[in-house]
Amino acid sequence: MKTIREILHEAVMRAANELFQAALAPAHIQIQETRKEFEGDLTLVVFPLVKLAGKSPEATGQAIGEFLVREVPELVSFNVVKGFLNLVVAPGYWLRFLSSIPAQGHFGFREPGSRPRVMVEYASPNTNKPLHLGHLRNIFLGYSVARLLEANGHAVTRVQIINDRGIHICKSMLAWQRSGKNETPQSAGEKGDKLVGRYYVEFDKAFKKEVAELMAEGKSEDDAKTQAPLMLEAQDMLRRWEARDPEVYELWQRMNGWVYEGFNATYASMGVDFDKVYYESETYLLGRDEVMRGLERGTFFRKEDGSIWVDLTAEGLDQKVLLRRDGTAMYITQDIGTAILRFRDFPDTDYQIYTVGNEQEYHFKVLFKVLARLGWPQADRCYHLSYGMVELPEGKMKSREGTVVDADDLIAEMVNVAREVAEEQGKLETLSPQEREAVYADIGMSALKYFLLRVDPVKNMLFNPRESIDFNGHTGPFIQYGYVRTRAILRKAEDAGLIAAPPDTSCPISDWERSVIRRIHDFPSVVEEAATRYNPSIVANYAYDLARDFNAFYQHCPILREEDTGLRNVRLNLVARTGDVLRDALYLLGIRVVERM
RNA sequence: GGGCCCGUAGCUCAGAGGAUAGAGCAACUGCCUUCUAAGCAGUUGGUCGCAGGUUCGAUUCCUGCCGGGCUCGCCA
Repeated sequence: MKTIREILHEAVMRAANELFQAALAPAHIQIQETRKEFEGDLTLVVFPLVKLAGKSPEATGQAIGEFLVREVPELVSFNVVKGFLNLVVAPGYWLRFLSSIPAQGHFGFREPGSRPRVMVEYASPNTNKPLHLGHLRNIFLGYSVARLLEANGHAVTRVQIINDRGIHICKSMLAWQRSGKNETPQSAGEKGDKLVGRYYVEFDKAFKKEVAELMAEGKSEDDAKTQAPLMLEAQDMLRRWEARDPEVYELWQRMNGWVYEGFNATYASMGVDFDKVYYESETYLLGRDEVMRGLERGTFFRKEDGSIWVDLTAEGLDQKVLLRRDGTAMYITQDIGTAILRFRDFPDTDYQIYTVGNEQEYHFKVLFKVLARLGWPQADRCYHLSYGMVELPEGKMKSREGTVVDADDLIAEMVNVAREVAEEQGKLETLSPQEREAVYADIGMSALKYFLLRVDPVKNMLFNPRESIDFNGHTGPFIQYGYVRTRAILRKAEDAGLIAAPPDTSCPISDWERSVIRRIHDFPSVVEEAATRYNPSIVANYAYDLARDFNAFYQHCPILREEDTGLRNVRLNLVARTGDVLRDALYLLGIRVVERM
């Protein structure tokens, strides 16, 4: 079924042709929603057409309005206010549209796999730090974008990259060796990622103490940091790791294993997953080989000290190191290797999307240019999906100052609030304790996900612990509540034997029904826009608008109690389709709906 | 200093060339013996950072300032 906008667009072209003998460019035709203080559904802005028409805005609007109402059966009337032509769409059109939505499947989603494969990377954790609030924004964003791309017809590969090698990992290992007394997550009763993270912090404390002592002996800060015995030991451990020293390597595997168990538990509670996990320990050598190949071909150059560089000054960037003077790999080296490994693993990938914070924008500019210099045609189909930081009322999160908001703690807190609110209301008594817990978890997660996804990704955002766990107003639970209402009504309708037949398209409807149907009508274009702009906040805000329109309708229009069978039938259809769209919109945000709350 | 991004109501955020700039929170009013009140209806609250420019029309585009963030490490 054609959308009303498509129908109008076409008709306005014809109108201009017949009335003014003018051919319109798409930019001439501006159709927007009618503001609620005027009568109408859609409004044509006539100013761009005034010159072509050679008439005043009012006369132009009048002429086009008469033409449209005469020629377009979907329109019933029009009015012109200043340069705005307000058009009233026939209720029958909205009802035909409503009945055209299939009860099965996903309205507004494209055929799966009808578009090329896209790889989406999100969650690039280090194994020495537990996941925190910043990771939550990253992961929810990437996961939602992956679902949006699927809904828009793409095949999607979800990947995670784990930074499991480097000096920082050695620090945790070293601290554990020195004071861990063979402690394990089991013996300590602690999640593995938390345990390893604790030793990382411990190293940092001991290291700072050493630095302070050395400085007290008169050394400069820089000297103290490079000469501190703990640092030298950590560096030695990294060298032994690279040489595959069995003792070091085994400990590394063991401790990383603990971390992965911890991460996986967090991912499970977040309701996210991955198709493939990449480890930097498996890609840094490939990256190093690739840099050496570039050196041989003269793409890169070597400085006197032995380090290898790329000169990007011609592209407005700087000279960048790609390999240290001692030949070891750095961050960008392993990123080069990871990218190439992915090109090889998934040769059918059209686009590769890196979900990484905006503090790494420069890094990715460099990375993509280096890949291009190396001759990889996929380089210009790599995209850095950059997002802003999550700030706290006190400012930036700083692990050293203990202001990091831990992901597990936050999730637990959101679920607790959900439990408290629900128990206070006592609406879930018919459910078993297990079912109730599942509802609390889904509601708590919906609050958290919605909070982080409703903001435009490019913007920094504020996380205020007090206000952010509100479950009223513009929140995930509000939208869940709208969905739950649709489910409750449909359950009761079924119990009462009121099976909805297709709506009678001649049934008169009020503004309450009309605004909900109009909103549903917008859903496909919202999905497409959100997918092409990699922006879940568009869907998040849409879902809120739909839930709000539905609540207003719900409050003002009886459904099961409506005695007119035809109207009740229309309303039941409307309830069912609203529920479907709310469910699908939340799905695109990675949010699971609940049936009761 | 160079580069990128952000400045909209007391707070958190929508709006991306069009009409009198919108929500939520906070504050204040009403509405549950009636399909779930995590809701609905309403009141209060704005120099869209500042100054120019383009345009019939600018919060939206351009330029310059001001304020904030990030970045320009042989850290990751």
